[in-house]
Amino acid sequence: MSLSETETLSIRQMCDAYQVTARTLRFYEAKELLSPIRAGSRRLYTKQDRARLQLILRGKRFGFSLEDIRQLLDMYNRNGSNQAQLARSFDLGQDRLAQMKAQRDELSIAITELEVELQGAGAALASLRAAAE
Amino acid sequence: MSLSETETLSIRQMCDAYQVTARTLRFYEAKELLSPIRAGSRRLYTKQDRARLQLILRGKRFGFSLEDIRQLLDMYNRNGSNQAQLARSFDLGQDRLAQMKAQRDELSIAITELEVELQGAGAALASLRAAAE
DNA sequence: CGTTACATTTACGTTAACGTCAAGCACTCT
DNA sequence: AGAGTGCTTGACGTTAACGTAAATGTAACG
Repeated sequence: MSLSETETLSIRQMCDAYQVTARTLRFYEAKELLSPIRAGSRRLYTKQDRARLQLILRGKRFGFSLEDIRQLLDMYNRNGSNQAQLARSFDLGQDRLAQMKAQRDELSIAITELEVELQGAGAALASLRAAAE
Repeated sequence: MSLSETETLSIRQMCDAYQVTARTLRFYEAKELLSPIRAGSRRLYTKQDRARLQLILRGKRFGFSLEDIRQLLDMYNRNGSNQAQLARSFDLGQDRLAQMKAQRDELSIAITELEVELQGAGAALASLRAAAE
């Protein structure tokens, strides 16, 4: 049961489809990350809105702030964005990528250190327990 | 000009040495992450305090919350000579380690995805620039 | 002794990304 | 008509990790 090209979703359907709350969707709209159409007063999310939301959620997984994401969306949306804007977004991505790599490397080091630490603690525990017999 | 074993630092010296504000150091103390000795009312940071601060800052770089760090510090400080305490710290460390590995893996995935994305954007930029001649 | 330069505690302010009511339309079913 | 459900817009609450300001203390300098 996949979503058709033309089908539009209610806010609740969006919540179910993307595991976000209605508050979140309205919040993103207030922040101008989304702009669903209206049927009377109700929001209707088109295919484009769904694509944007997916990009937003992916951006969040990358650790971008919503403000960063708003700017990055211009990168995906290369319609109507001038070259300077696009270049800036590209740089933003490069910076973030470098940060992520650095963080990953530090994390790897920390993992190793913690493993060593735990090895020691584990051995200490084992000998304590052995002595307790 | 390195710091000797016995030398103790004022709060201002700590700020300069570790690039943190005095507010931060007092905040960490309030959160029981640090406990400098006093000379009258003034704080004096010993070598141990400096070691703890380094661990705190490293933890932060890894993206841990101060509360997480407080618990991790107890593990590095395996002074809790009683077995139950030690075992609890050990388990805590194991959990943390698992979290860190999961985080590292997610980060690796995100890095790859972002790299792909940037490759596309970079190519788009290049062709825009080529067309601009 | 006064001033300058830091130090202290206390307490309210800030930002991000939502959560959590509250009050009120608009339908639909009965 | 009444009840129920879902949606709407406010608007205040929350958490983390400090920032910032006010009022006060204290040590050294000249």
